[in-house]
Amino acid sequence: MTKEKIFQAALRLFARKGFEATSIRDIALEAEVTSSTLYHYMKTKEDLLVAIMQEGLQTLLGNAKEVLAELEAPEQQLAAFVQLHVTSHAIDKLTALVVDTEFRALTGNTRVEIVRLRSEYELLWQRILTGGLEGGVFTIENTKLAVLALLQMCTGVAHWYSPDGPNSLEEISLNFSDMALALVQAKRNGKQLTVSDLDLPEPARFFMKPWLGAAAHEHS
Amino acid sequence: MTKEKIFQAALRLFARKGFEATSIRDIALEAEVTSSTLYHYMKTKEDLLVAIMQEGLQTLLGNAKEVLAELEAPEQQLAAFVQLHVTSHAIDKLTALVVDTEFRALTGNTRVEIVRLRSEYELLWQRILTGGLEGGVFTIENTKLAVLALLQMCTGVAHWYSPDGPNSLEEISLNFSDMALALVQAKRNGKQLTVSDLDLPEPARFFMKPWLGAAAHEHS
DNA sequence: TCGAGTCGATCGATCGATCGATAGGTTGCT
DNA sequence: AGCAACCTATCGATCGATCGATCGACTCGA
Repeated sequence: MTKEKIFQAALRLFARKGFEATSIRDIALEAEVTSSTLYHYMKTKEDLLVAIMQEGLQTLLGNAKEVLAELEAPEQQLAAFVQLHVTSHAIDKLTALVVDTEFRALTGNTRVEIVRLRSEYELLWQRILTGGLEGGVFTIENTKLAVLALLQMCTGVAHWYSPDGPNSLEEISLNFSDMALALVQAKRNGKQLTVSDLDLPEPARFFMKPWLGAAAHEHS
Repeated sequence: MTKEKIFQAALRLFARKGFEATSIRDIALEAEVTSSTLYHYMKTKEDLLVAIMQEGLQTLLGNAKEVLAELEAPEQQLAAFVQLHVTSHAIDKLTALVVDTEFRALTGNTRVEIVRLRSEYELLWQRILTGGLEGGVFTIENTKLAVLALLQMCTGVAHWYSPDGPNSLEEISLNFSDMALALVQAKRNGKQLTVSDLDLPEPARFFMKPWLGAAAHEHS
């Protein structure tokens, strides 16, 4: 379908060159249509960006909420959140990059809407850390700063992950979970917890719904 | 001086709107000169970007090397690196943002040069972690992944830090050092180390050389 | 008098967006 | 069945605006 082709083309180009550096004609060429045809499916170039970002954030948020519904222990929730975030950002690298780097290009109400989605997601992390802190499982001086640190560290995966790299996604995902548990000093009986102590349902990204760019990943 | 005014204007606009979204005329307007005058001081728009990125990375790299020359213990080096990186990225937020987000806009040889600087900096972190691992002070499964995680987590500060925020730069810097030490599970006599155990020379950012945007920070 | 600094005017290229035209498919009326 | 009306998808041509960059001319202190 033409519409999907246009969205995928825009996604690739926005991720590779950035929103501002990508012209309408670039997208049209990549999607194999004329630039006029684009305007049959969208109103403005920014609409394409908004659609990509909303799709990405809403999927992530939805999956995150499912994780919270399935797991109760804060250390389990944290590990699963890290795995979800890391896995999403690796599998759907393109969407993740656009969401994380092209926020600037948004204007008006959509900007507000995207901020709202991101804040809602951050709040879930905040609650996990607060839960672990109150339960005495985590040791954190400042939950707000810890959330920012954890999110940033997991988000970064989208910038360097490659399926051809030295580490498999499985390894990276587990490794990042362990680093996150270490960062918040997750302990049980005075002993540092690792992800293998948590017997998470196999594997945590079981929860992941299909995801805009995931399809592109399979087909490429 | 006009040249400095132009660079500061470009820095502000690149950081706020991004390189591609910033026009020559935008910079000229912000610097209070005509667009023709810009070309008396530079050859292309990209030259401005390159100058900003080189200045930023070289300063950071220079300061990092001084830290390594002054401190020997890996746990001290790590804490000082985190403080240096966090403090730089907070004080000179604009340069840090440009360095971290506008790499895409570079072309040709300059791109290679910037990659080289960044790799050199990453290598210093890598060596610190390897040192701490061999000394039995750190517990890390994968140093490469840990470096990426730590760097990303510290770099993120530039995206949200504000001098008017709830946490002082001092607090943030110390807090991030502690989180980094926790992430690598830095221990002495089986006890988790915090930055206050390390008696670092007061304060670690003493090592910081003046820095392009730092001047702008003072004057604003 | 000469070079550094600045300007207004302007270049060709490209930008995001719109236009009217057209081909093909579907619907609805007779 | 036949035909008119409408709809969707696409196109080439083109709009005014803006892009990065260049040019020659002017100013003014050394």
